Amino acid sequence: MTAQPQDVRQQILHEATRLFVDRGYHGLSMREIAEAVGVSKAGLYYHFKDKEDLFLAILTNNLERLEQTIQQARQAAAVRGQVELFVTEIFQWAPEQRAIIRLASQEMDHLSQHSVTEFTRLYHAKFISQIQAMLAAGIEHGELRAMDPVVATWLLLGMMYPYLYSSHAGEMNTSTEAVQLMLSIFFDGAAT
Amino acid sequence: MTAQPQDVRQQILHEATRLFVDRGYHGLSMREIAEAVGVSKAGLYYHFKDKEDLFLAILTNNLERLEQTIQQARQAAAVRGQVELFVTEIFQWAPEQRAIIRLASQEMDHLSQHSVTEFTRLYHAKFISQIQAMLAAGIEHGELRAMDPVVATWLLLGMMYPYLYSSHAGEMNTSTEAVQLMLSIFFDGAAT
DNA sequence: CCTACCGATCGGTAGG
DNA sequence: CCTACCGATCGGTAGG
Repeated sequence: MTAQPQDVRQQILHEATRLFVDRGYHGLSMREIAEAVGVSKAGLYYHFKDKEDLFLAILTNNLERLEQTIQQARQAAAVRGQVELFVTEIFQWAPEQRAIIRLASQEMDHLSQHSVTEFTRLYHAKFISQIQAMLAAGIEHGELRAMDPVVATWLLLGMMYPYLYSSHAGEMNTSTEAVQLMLSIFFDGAAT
Repeated sequence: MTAQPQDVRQQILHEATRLFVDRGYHGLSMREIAEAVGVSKAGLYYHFKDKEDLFLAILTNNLERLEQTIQQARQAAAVRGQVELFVTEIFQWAPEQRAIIRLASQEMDHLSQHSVTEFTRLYHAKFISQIQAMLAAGIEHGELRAMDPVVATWLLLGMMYPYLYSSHAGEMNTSTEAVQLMLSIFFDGAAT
């Protein structure tokens, strides 16, 4: 049985995701990706124009999954239910999938000017502005206090950040308790 | 007037800090640091054993400043005042100084096993466990609800994370309003 | 601290 | 002409 082209491309994306998450953009060579997949380095360049193209394909794949997750979450009635659905779903992703969310913002500066501009635009349209809209609607409906939805979005996403390191996956629990504490602090606060 | 050795070492630390923050550990070469400082590449190796030694010197410098900031903040009476002092002070640091806090956790995996173990130990002793103790005391005194202080610490630090990117410094305000919203969400919640 | 280099490895590409 | 690669090597640069 011969391996089909799509299998190889998917296999490259799968292995490279894991490796980029662990080592960062510049910490990983095309050579190492090729060895991990079991193809030649030239084989990678058949499927992807260059290293940046491969990296962006990983980010874009993740961004589309992220968008779908937000769309599903927004079907909940109240904003608290929407955020809870969103966070719960993200925390159920495999650690290396979750970590791509961090990787995107973390390694953005290491790409070419054009890629940064283009991806940042997509990233805001499909992800950041969706969260902002969720929170803004909550403010408008009186479910949340009057506040800057842009700042509130960064604070909410920031709370998820420590859980977006796959190397921390062992020492931190992303169990229901951690998610619930995050939600109860964001909505109700830590004070008595 | 000849440049003194200590000036050069300080100049290297200053320039390298800015460059590491912008480009990450593997995104920056010793050659580039040397050019930015105006010394030869070999000159860097006079002051620092290797690239990792230079990088760790930057992190360690920052860690000591961070410890002092926490010590000062803990002089406030209530835990809310302590956290407010701490966050306010950090947000007054120069963007590239603030960003080292992120750099430490972000690039930790790219160092040698021994360095990671040693620095992680220091990082927890001087920083993470201090914040944990602050929050644990707040829980014990009834100022904060009963909760896991370890998770609470990561959530608090996470809220600061989006403001630890020096490249975001332009698009985000670290003004009093942002700090106040962060504190009011952490202590009182975003809900009405 | 410099000039002059090294073994190896980098991202990327040639012809077949 | 196509696809899915390979072995070998390019010009430059990495840390030391």
